[in-house]
Amino acid sequence: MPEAITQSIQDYLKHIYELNENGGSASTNDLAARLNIAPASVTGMLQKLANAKPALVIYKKHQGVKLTKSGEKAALEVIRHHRLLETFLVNTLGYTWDEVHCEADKLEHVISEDFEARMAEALGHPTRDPHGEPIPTADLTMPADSSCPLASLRTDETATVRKVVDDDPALLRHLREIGVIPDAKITVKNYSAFDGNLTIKVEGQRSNIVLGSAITNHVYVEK
Amino acid sequence: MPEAITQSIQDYLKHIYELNENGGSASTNDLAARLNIAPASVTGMLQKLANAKPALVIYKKHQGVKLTKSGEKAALEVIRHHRLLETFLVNTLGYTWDEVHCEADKLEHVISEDFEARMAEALGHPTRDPHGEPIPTADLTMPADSSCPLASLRTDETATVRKVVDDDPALLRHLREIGVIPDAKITVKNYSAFDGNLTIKVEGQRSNIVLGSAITNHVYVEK
DNA sequence: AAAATTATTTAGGTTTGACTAAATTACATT
DNA sequence: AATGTAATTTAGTCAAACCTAAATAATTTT
Repeated sequence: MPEAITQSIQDYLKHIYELNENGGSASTNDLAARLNIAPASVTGMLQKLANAKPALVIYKKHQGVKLTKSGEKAALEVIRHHRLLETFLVNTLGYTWDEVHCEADKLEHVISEDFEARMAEALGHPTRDPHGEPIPTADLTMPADSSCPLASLRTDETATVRKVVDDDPALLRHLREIGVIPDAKITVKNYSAFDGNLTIKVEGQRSNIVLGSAITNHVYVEK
Repeated sequence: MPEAITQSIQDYLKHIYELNENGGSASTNDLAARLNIAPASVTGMLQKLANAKPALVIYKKHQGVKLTKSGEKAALEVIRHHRLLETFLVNTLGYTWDEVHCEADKLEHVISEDFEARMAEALGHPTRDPHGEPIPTADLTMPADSSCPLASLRTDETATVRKVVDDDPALLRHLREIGVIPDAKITVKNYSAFDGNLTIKVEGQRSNIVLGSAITNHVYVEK
């Protein structure tokens, strides 16, 4: 029988998925940092996941891990839960986009498939969460997302904000204040080669804004 | 520092509270049965809860347990979560009253105080859950409930259904079908001393209904 | 290529909350 | 009062998922 996918395992799989997205395989250390767990503990868990009845990851010593098909499905399930929950909390209980992350992180492991389906229905089957992240479909496919970091734009380029990839509530509140939220239209007024700062104009906002790369690397746009 | 109140502990406290309600102290065996845990395991946990920094229960060998003030507060917190969640699931996601129990049992341990407050607000601070059970107030007081078992009524008595104390989905669906739900007005048409059956008329329903004591002991009414 | 640094793994240990089997206590009956 | 039964507790295990410290492997620097 397939072994139980515990809450911890769900967390591992979710983070492995995200690390796999940008680049190749997830390293023990990266995972440990993200999960706030000692590297040694991660090694132990990865060995377990690799030896599970339907293997959830492919793991070779010192070379990091990648998800198997089974592992990816399980990861997408958790991510779908998380993103639907964030959307639900904002739409139904008046949360703001900077407040939803922690709550969704706990609920994602606990809700039933029925709950998931009812949320999706009630929300009209949304395709993006409040941060603009794509929501995996009910059959566990991750929608394509062709956005690129705002940091990669140059003077005079115009784009639409797609998503903000950061959970820091303070940053999210700040971005909301200056109007940098999904679907906002922006134009790059200036690029500074020295510090990577971008000066942008957000459609509908009065003044220009200067953003450092710490921010522009976490805001994704589509030209 | 006060010790962490884990999910298991929350479950113990909740069930001790419920066993304390009808009568005195909860026995090891009753608890074991309710929690689906071996009696020996319950003994171990009770010793732990009794020795916790702020003791959560008062426990004497072979004499069952009762909650301390701290334990009761913790129990009411969980019960408030549970009942608000049931109400929320019915009102917001279209669950029926027979479908909410399992989901609420998982969510109750996981939601934040913020989530609790937002639910209460969104629902207009309800005082009873979909089964008619009173919802502990935000300051953790259990509202008085003077209802008595339907089984205690006799011929010609009239009453209003207050609550149904049973989680069996099949029974709940049946009761809903015959109109025995909170606030329904009923009249006892006949009482059979032999089997304890009650024949009742539900206001607004066509025909009389005969209910055995397995049911009438779980339906509470107010005269 | 050797040495130094960093990343990863091994080994052994802890905590939580369950379990079973055996022992004990309490209760009920004769 | 003695015995049998039921309830409870003790004692010893187990699994999951974490930890620290020490060992090893990989990578980078000199």
